[in-house]
Amino acid sequence: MERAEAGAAGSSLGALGSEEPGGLPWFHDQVVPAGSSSSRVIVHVDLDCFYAQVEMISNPELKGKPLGVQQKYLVVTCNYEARKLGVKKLMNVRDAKEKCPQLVLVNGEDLTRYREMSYKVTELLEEFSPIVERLGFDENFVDLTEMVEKRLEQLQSDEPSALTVSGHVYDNQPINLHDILHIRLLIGSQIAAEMREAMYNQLGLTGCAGVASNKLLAKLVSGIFKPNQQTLLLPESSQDLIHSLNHIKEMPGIGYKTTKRLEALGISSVRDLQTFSSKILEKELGISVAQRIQKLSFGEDNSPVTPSGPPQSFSEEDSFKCSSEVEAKNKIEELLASLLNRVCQDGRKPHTIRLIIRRYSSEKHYNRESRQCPVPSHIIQKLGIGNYDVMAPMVDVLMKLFRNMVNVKMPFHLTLLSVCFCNLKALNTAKKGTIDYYLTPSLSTTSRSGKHSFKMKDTHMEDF
DNA sequence: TGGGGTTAT
DNA sequence: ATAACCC
Repeated sequence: MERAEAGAAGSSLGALGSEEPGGLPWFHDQVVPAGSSSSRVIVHVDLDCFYAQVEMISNPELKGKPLGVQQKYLVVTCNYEARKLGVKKLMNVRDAKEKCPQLVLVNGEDLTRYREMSYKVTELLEEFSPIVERLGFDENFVDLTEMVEKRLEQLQSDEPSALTVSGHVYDNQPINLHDILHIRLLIGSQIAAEMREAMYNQLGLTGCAGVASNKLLAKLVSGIFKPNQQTLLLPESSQDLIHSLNHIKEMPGIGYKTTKRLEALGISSVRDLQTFSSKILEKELGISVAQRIQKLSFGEDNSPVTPSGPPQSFSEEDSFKCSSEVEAKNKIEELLASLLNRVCQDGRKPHTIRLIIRRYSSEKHYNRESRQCPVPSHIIQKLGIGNYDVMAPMVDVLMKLFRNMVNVKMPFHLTLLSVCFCNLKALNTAKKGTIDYYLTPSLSTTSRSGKHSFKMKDTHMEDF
């Protein structure tokens, strides 16, 4: 679909700067094809080795030295000095020290400062356009389509320097100033440069950006020139970009499991996936996944940039060995104390609490179990300021969830505990008799009778 | 592999 | 509640 649009839109009109009687630039009468949710301008912003950058801002003496950020026995990320010396992301601390004895390590298990800086970046980007989607702590997508349109309308045709691309163009492809899609992406590259400037001037952070017509392509192209540079993808190069991937596992949206299933079907390259029978793929993976990933293989991605807004959940986890109920309780108290501070600062109230464990087992790649229940309403009320009154009852609730998952009368061995607050709701101003009251599931009686049946799957602590 | 996040089923 | 995806 997007390929068709690209082909249909490339028109050749008069020379740049030729004006119509009204004095408007030539492209002012160019319209995006009818019925179009089409031809967007998307930027993907990707901070350089984010945790390491935050650490170097916290302690400037670290600048210029090879720096790694450590969580448990892993170097989860490192600055470019360290990368030059052979340190890789998620490298074992021993291997990293062996490769690079001068490596300076800082502990990065407490994500507080990273999280705070991450939201500062998102908020800065939201000043450009409110349509910002977070991906992890260090990446954001922004839909620039509207902003680009506004700049095009205000563009005067006698501004010769106004139409200069900022940063790299993928494959060095020439820009056609008579192609409205090229012009729009070019304006997007200028906005991307302004974003990166603002991030550096206001927050001291560097990063990459990719500008393209959808999220997939913007993300792929942002990584082409790597630290602190940006790249624009023209529609004519999209096939080259996706075929530059060496394996389908490099395609965002195709994860570990899907890669294994595709490999079992003999699919390993992007072209394998493009040319594979759609019918068979749908039968193997289900229609939803099959259609989505096969479109991805053509560089097509119609998923919108979905504004992230405030977080949907808060969680704190720690990997450690745990084989007794007392150890578990101590860790749960620790995790909960941090969470209560965070939830207090957020202002909203969590209506659901969840406990997650990982059991020791020689392998089994992903094994986590969880139990959740509603936060008792008397505790919700107290959340916000008198925070330590809520500690004890919350720990009680969590320990009941714990014993529901783990038979404490039998030996057990856990390797992780995590506590999560979710189902966050704005302060409850709903009053009895108002519309709000009946639309608030926790208040309205109908919510307990089946319409919100998912709630019935929660473990109700009152039942114990 | 850590310490987080999201959406879909 | 789990499974998949992302960093």
